[in-house]
Amino acid sequence: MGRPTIADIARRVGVSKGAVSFALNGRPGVSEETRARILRVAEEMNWRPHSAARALGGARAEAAGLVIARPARTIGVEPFFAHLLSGLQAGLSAGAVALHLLVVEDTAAEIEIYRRWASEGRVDGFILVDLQVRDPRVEVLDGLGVPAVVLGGPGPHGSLSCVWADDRGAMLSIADYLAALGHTRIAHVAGLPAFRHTQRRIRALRDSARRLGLEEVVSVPTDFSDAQGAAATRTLLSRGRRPTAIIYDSDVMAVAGLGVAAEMRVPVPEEVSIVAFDDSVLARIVHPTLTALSRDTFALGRQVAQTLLETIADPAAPLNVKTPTPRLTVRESTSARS
Amino acid sequence: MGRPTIADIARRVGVSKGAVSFALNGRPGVSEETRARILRVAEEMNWRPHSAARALGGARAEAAGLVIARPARTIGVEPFFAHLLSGLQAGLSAGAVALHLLVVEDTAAEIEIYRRWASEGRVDGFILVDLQVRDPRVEVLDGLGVPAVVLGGPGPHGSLSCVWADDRGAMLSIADYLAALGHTRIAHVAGLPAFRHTQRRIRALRDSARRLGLEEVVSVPTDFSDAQGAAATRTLLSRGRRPTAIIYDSDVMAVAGLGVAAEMRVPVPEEVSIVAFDDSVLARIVHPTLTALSRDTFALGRQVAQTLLETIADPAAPLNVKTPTPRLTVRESTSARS
DNA sequence: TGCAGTCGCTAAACCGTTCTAGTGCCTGCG
DNA sequence: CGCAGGCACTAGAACGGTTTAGCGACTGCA
Repeated sequence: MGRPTIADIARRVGVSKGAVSFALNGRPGVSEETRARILRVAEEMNWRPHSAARALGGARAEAAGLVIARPARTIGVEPFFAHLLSGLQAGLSAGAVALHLLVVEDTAAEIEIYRRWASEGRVDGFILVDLQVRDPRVEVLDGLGVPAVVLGGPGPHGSLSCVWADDRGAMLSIADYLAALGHTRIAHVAGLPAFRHTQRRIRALRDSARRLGLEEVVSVPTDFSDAQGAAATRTLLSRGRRPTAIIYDSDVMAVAGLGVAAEMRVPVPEEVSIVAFDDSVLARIVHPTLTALSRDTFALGRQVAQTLLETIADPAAPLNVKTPTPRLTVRESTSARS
Repeated sequence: MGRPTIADIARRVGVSKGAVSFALNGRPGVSEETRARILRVAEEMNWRPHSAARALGGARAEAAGLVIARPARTIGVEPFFAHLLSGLQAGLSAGAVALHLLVVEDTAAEIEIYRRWASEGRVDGFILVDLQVRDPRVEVLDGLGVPAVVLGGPGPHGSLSCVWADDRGAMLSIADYLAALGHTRIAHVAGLPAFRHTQRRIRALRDSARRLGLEEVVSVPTDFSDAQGAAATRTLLSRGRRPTAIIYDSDVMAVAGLGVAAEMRVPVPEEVSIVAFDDSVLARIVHPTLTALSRDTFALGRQVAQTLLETIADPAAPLNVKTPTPRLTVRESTSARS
């Protein structure tokens, strides 16, 4: 005989399937004595619920869906993403919810997967990352009526919950700090311009320039890769009046930039200060160590997971959670302008 | 009305549920004309299969299970793991199979999840990583009779498939290279001694010492963290007769070691050569760039995924796949002994 | 005593699909 | 003509749970 079913238990205890179901799910309808007997037999037969059978009846899938439209290869490169994943795991584990993960080619495929998983009852909710300017996915998920959490800027995003960090405030604090050190020519090696947070950071820096009376600020878009980060740095440092400080939108790019500075014999931080918009082991293990914006990406992931669990529990009330504004961790790569 | 079911389609077309099922699954039993009619209506009603209902009938879950027993926080730190995950995704995507991922506290919890997911029909197979010396998980999965692929050393592992890299050969090649450069005192900052691959590497280095007549080799176990990598390096470089070359079991530790060398004013590679047992962006973006063993972890993950898909397709024939022995990519952190 | 309400349980429907055992019709062959 | 066999399809039973309607026995209250 294969795995035991509730029918087997029912037969053995001498009650009906219904009674067994009630007993195992801790709901009223059976006496405490019978319940105990059923539980003992279930334990004895090593019974476990069959998730598919449960799902058929409309129960939870006990899984959250995460679909990412990026080349699979880049995921490993980006510490941000790996940390986020860790945090998500930590948060979901608390509710014994698994993560159903799939990497696809493009947004169209991503949307198709949303439709499929939602209609198949494979997941209880979705996590949406890499929010773009005018993102079609928000509308689709909204229409699907499935719980979802958007990781991105301040809402509203239809009826979806969202978790966001104050990118703008963070960028302003970096600008303040650099200005206080006497820097007036600040460059910004930004990420993908299609992403909303990239736009917010660029705008915040531009606003700071006006507010602080900086001589020059410039944002260079990249694709977040170390290669483009290095290339952008090379261009910036080759200028006649080179910037005295560079802000990188990721730690990988910052480290790549550090490498370029060394290669071009531009001492850090004496000639150019470097700030990373993201902190990880990377920033701590290079020399000089990097001044970085310590977003706790792990905590962010955990928060997203938690928000999703809450949204699943009460889909009628979407949440809007702002995470603590990240703080600048000053290390060796920044100094007063000489 | 909720989502359309095959019963709805059947009613609309005027045939039985069985006929619809045959038509949608491309199997004989309906005329081409009827099949076309059914497909058209299904398309029109935007029908999608309900995975739970399918699974109930014993069909595939179209998902692979990966359970990891590590603190969730460490996963983001280890580029190896992130790359592996990318590769797995790439391989599984080819079969439109999702990855069901869960991070747990310890091996006991991990085994519990194997039992649960297997009996719930939640996944079609498992991927087993971090193989340990006398690993209890192999026996459990074997007993469960569920398809699984072990990522680890050469088998046999019961009736499970396995994919493995030639760690021994790789370590031998590193030793050969360093010996050819004139190094005779070689240190090895190893990983967790409980892992099989750690043991294999330690043994291979010791064997090399005998074979090549090296003066001294020493392996220092760590937990793979940058902190312990740095600490081990500090100890090694503080010795009276310090090693002239250090091999690190991961790139994170190698970079941490590089930092320690800089901090202690031990020039790399002039005074000490550094080799990382793993290659990633990290090795390329630090200064000096790191000589590293280029395991293509992404390809490894893809291979594991592919092997799992094959094992699921034919569970009776476990596979034993050896991946190409990794090659040493020589960069700036190694030189002839001065 | 009569009636309503609760308790503890049973029987059966239901979820959406797959699979099996027919059933009627047509065809080909001896 | 009689019959085997294939085709196209139907009816209905699984699959393993959840859920609902209902039923008899008991209790409480008027």
